[in-house]
Amino acid sequence: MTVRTIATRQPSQTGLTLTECAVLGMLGHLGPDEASGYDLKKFADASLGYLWAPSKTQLYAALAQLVQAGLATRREVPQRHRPDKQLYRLTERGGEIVREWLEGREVEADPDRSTFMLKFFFGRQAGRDSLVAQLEAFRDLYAERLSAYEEKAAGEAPPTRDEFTYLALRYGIARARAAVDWADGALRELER
Amino acid sequence: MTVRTIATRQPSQTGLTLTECAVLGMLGHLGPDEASGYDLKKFADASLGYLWAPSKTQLYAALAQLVQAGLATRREVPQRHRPDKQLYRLTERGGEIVREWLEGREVEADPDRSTFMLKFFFGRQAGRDSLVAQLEAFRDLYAERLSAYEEKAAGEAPPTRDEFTYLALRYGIARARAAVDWADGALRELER
DNA sequence: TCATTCATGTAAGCCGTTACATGATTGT
DNA sequence: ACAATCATGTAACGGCTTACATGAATGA
Repeated sequence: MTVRTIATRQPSQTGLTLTECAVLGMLGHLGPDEASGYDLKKFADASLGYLWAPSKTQLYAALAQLVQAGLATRREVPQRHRPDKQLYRLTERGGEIVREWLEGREVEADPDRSTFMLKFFFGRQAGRDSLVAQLEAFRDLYAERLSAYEEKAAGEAPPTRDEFTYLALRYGIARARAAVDWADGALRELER
Repeated sequence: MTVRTIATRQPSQTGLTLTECAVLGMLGHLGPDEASGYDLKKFADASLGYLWAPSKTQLYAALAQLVQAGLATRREVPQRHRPDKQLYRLTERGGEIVREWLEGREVEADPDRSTFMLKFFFGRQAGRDSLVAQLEAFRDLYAERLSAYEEKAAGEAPPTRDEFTYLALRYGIARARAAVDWADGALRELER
């Protein structure tokens, strides 16, 4: 089972979905460079994946939407030994909208939804050993994630790179560490 | 904008959606007591809301589904001064399935998705002041949440209550505290 | 020879939300 | 007088996912 986070309603007053905003954000992040949907997917997976992981279907749909809204331009590039591709770039209006989104003041806390924790909540109804085993697996998963994030962070320390990007990664690290620490404590309590 | 966490695919091999499993879990949690959809919604909001918050539409649909699958029974209770209601109770098979779900070994880490963090990631493209202001709002939101959770935990400390329920709440507390601490650190770094 | 990369999409379906519908009773 | 509680649902719609479709080039 997979759990993911999705967004409903428009971020800010832009009338765009979160996916569209995120794609806009990526195009802005790349500056004046053009990118294909394929490129953007790779960028997202490599750098944003822990925060937001669009399916390609969604990405391509968002790009089409942005072009239609006049926030990005599409340029077809025929290729000989590769499939033709579409390259996208922000329009001026697109850049404005990104800033509008980023500066929108409404901050909402993300929900603390968790599939494992939902099961855990009902733990009383099941065998204690089974829950302890799952808790150990949970701990290990977050420990793995933690070290993956830390490795990533080692190569991104400012002022080398973008400080916001770096801080966002630090947030991921903070959450993963909190999960590991909590699990360690919970295991001690359950094994008493 | 709202962000929530949803589940795709079936938890374990039960063929049930996460919502259905959760409803099954609630019915089991209540033991031999019967409950109406209305009751379950109230229970969920009061005790599970931070982990999983179904809409009533969803709840009623899940209940119908469970009855059809033979995992719960429905009993109509006519009322004089209130609308009639349906009371639900787990069947034996239902109880088995809950345990099967709860003991299912596949633990997956929840994604670190976050709407605010997604914006924050792209912060370089916007005015620094705006991001700092949002970061402060983020901090305050989680500080509020943290104290709400702590208050809740004060009334739930074991051995008074269910230890799993209590530990799940402690996880919420750990996450909220991690968010506050991270935000404090990030604010210091950005204001340098 | 087989998997991966490049490159873009369509179709179907699940899960979830809000808005709408109804209507007596109880508390402020 | 007004809001909230009790109580259950239907309808419409949004956003996301996976499976399917195509097909050459490159490297192990």
